Amino acid sequence: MARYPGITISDLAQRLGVHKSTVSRAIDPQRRHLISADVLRRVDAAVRKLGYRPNRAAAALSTGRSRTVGVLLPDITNPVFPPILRGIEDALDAEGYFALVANTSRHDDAPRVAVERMLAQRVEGFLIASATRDDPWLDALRATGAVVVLVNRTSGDGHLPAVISDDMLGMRLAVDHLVELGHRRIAHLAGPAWLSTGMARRIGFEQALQQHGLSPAAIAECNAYSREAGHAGMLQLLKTSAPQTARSRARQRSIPRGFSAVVAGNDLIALGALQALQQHNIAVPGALSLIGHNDMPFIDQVNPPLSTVRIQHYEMGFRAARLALEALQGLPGSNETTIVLRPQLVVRASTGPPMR
Amino acid sequence: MARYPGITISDLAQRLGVHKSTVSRAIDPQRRHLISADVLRRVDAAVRKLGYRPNRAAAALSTGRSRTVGVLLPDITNPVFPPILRGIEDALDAEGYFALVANTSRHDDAPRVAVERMLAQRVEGFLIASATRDDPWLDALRATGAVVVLVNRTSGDGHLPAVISDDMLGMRLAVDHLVELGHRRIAHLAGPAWLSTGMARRIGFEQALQQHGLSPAAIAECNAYSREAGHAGMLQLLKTSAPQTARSRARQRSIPRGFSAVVAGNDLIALGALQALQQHNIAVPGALSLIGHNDMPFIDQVNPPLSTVRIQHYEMGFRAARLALEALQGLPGSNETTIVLRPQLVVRASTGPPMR
DNA sequence: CTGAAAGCGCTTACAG
DNA sequence: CTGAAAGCGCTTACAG
Repeated sequence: MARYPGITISDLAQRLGVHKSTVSRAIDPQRRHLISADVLRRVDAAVRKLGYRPNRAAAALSTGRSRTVGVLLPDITNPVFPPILRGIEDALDAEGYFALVANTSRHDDAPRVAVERMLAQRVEGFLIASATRDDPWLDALRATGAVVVLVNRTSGDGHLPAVISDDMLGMRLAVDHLVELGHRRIAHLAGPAWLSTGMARRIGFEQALQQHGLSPAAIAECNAYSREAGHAGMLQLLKTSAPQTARSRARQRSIPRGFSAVVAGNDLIALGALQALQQHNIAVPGALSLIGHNDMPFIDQVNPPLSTVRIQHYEMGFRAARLALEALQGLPGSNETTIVLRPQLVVRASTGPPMR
Repeated sequence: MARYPGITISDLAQRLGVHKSTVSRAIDPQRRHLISADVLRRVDAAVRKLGYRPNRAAAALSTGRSRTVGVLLPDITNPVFPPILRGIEDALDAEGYFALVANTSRHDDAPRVAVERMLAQRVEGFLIASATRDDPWLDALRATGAVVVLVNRTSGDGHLPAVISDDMLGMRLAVDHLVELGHRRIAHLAGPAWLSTGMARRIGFEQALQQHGLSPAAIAECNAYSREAGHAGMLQLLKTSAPQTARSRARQRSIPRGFSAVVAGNDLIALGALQALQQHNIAVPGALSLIGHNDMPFIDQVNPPLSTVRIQHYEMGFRAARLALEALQGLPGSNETTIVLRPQLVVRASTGPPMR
């Protein structure tokens, strides 16, 4: 019934007149040394000649190790995730592992369903890029004994191993940059508060301002990391901070009064904000400076090229996968580690000195 | 030794005082109807109570079906692929399948190695988005009896099932648009000739021009679908088509003489071309019109928003996965099908009438 | 260094 | 409708 009927370890054994357990040993790099040079040679030759291909499904059953890891991410179509996934896959690949990936933004239940199916496939661990703060099922998952490592986003309590970017620092870099340019009234387009990044960046934003003796000019929370949400958020920011008289409201079209710069929770939000600003004929950075977060691919070529905070997407994925792999090998401590990566300011053309 | 020790079909059987084969049947939707309502009820209850989770690895061994499919793509970091992969995963997910994905652009041998490993994992089929024209191993793979479906790119001979965009039509749409705007001297930044898309679009470009009684003003072949290659290609185009005298060469900086519009093999190439053009102070579309291909995410927000040809990325992935699934179910004809999807012209701001 | 046996957790003819 | 048995292709103590 096997799809690739192929030849088995028993076929080899029979052909060589040895026992299949001997073949099994000869084939496993770990136990190869137990076998005589002569047998080794003959097995190798036969393997090559017959095109033997080990059946991992069978090995998985007997060892309990599937050499697969489950990866949960909201949506691979969001440009933040491809480089993360690439990092994950490169790390896994080096150890002979495969990723089983699921997009979980389909519906609320998607993560649970995906985990269920992955467990049935007997993945050895989970890499989760879609954590929300206080996800009860995350702890439940951990409780099953599964190895789980969070990427990019942490859960609220933070007692799961994770690899993230230093979001507070990221915001500090953005705010320092704007303050240095002369801005004093700075607004924030925050990411969703139920995501650790949304929360951490918002707090980071406030703290960074505080260090300069400033407080937020305005904050609007976007309900997603998306252009649409960024667009809506920017509109809201413009409305609430608009002066009251019709006359000054007219002026506001080109010169927003409440703030001279805005820090976006991420680049997608910034992109949406940019669209709103263009529709309102508010020049960036002439009338308003805008800075994003993430340095997503090709964001350097939008109009205007976006200043942003670069996070180490690929590294994040790679390190997270390494961490999971280490935990699977029982490396002590790998289950209690959180790795925080340094982001970096990238100044392009969307930030400039405020109008005086 | 099993990682998730979990409970097995035998545990359930013992607990309920029935044979494990009965439990096996009760659990399988396909064979459920063979079982008495009473036993069904008791099995269901026990399953729920004990949190039974079927072991796919075991099922895979006995049925030969792993419920996984291998996906080969050059690099998930190239923005064309996430929507394709998303389509694939959605289709697979609906049938309870997972994708094992490999990025094959690492080195020349990567595809072969990936296929080897996937075969060891006993994937049931392959979805290949990284085909090159005349890939000998593709046929070899097919010869093993594996189900293989090509996505986006075909192999040269074209006797493998595939889901692609109508590349000839895509080029026709682009050329017709430019001609309609008044362009007569149109150049092409071709994709690599060893990729079916590069070849088909180049031919499509030439044929479309021919239908208007025109011939190519210039063609430069890029050695990859990347910004870098597009940048280099554009430079080459500018150089070869530059007039000979120093004086006219100076003019050429703002008004290229050999052509008034260029059709890029894809958006990444167009993006690179745009950078080269900006460096040379050649206004788009003022001095030169530029149109891309693919309508990749966020290309609408570059400077200037790129006119392009939209291909159905997601659909392509989805249909390809469906095709593979159908072939796995032995649906006749699914192995000899090529699905060609219609692209669509998207006019934005990078194309305009030629200078007179 | 090698063999024989048991087992991993399912599925599937074959009987009844 | 249910049971008993064999088997999928490996791995791994246990002997020798």
